Amino acid sequence: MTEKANSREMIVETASRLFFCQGYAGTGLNQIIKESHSPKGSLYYYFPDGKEGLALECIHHNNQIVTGKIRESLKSTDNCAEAIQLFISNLIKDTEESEYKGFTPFSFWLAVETSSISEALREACQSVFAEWVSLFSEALIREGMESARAKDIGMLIVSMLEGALIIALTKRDKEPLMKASNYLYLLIRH
Amino acid sequence: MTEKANSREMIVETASRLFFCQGYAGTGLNQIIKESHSPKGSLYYYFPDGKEGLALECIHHNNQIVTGKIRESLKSTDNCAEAIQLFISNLIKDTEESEYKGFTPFSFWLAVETSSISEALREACQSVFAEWVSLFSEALIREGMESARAKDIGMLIVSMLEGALIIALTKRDKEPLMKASNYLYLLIRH
DNA sequence: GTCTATAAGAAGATAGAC
DNA sequence: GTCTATCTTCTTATAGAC
Repeated sequence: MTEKANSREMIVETASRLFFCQGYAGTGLNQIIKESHSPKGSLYYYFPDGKEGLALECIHHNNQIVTGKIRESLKSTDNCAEAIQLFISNLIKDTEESEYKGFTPFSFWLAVETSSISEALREACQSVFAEWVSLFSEALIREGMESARAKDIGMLIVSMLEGALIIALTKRDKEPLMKASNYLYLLIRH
Repeated sequence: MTEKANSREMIVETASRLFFCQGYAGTGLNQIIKESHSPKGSLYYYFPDGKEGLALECIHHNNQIVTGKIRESLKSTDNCAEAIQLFISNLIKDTEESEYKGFTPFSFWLAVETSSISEALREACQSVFAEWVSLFSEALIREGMESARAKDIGMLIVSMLEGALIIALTKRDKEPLMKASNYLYLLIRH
């Protein structure tokens, strides 16, 4: 796993970092092959569909990371409100460690950007949001919340965090995420 | 006003639409001059700093529109909760009319994108968010809400709407904005 | 002030050697 | 499978005619 698929894996990891920091249009293939120390031939060998195919894989790769983090937080305690606070506190840690450069996996403004470029990318991003909402909603249902309300709150959690993250990255300040954490805690407990 | 500054005005309006739909990196100056029917010479005559200077003006221009809409909603009634519902219902109307293409002036994911490109653009975007938060907070304070809580809720309103808009544009569905509207109404009333 | 032609470089993509 | 050289197109920006 560390030796075999080195080239392909390096390309996906480097491309993911760059796409989620600089955006799809703002990231060139030349920069990806340069920073991943891979030749352009390899990129087109592994991703015959070029930039769009690579971006699809990066969106999927990023989603694996985020859903992993959400599941981990939800598993750590029976109390959903506390689990979500834990998730946000890890999100804040990631954001600070990236020095507010945008490579917090949950930061997904790329979804709107790519929606204006490619229908395939738009659909992939749509599924990602839907999965995040589901993970939160289902945890709330397991905790006994009524189904329709749980779905609403799942959507609110993702909306609130996505928006707070955008402002936090722009301000380079965790404050919007802290406030979102407090509000969501009260919303879920009541 | 309709004849004199035709060229400059057309450039700013066209560029704003394209920047906020396709992003900063995703919009070329060639596309702007083509769609605004202005020659490239005029663009560099009015904006000697090129793309960055033009984008700064577009951010400012867009902010004038958004703050105008926020103020208008807040003036229409003494009840803040109702005013915000009205603002969101207009936001939904704008979003639907743009066919979810992203040119809803409040959609501001460009803030994160440009933050990784230019410090000047990042600071401009930061001020825009701060002004939106202030407008809501100050209205809540005028209505009698305690100052610290009003500031928190102002930030929550902008975070929630920004995030809900991102998901709505990706899904091409107003549902996230509707849910945000309902919950913000309850949040502000209580 | 308005407009065109063009420079200089980077973009995505491809062909073909090894 | 890996790598390089190259094609076409598009980018930002400038020079200079009118």
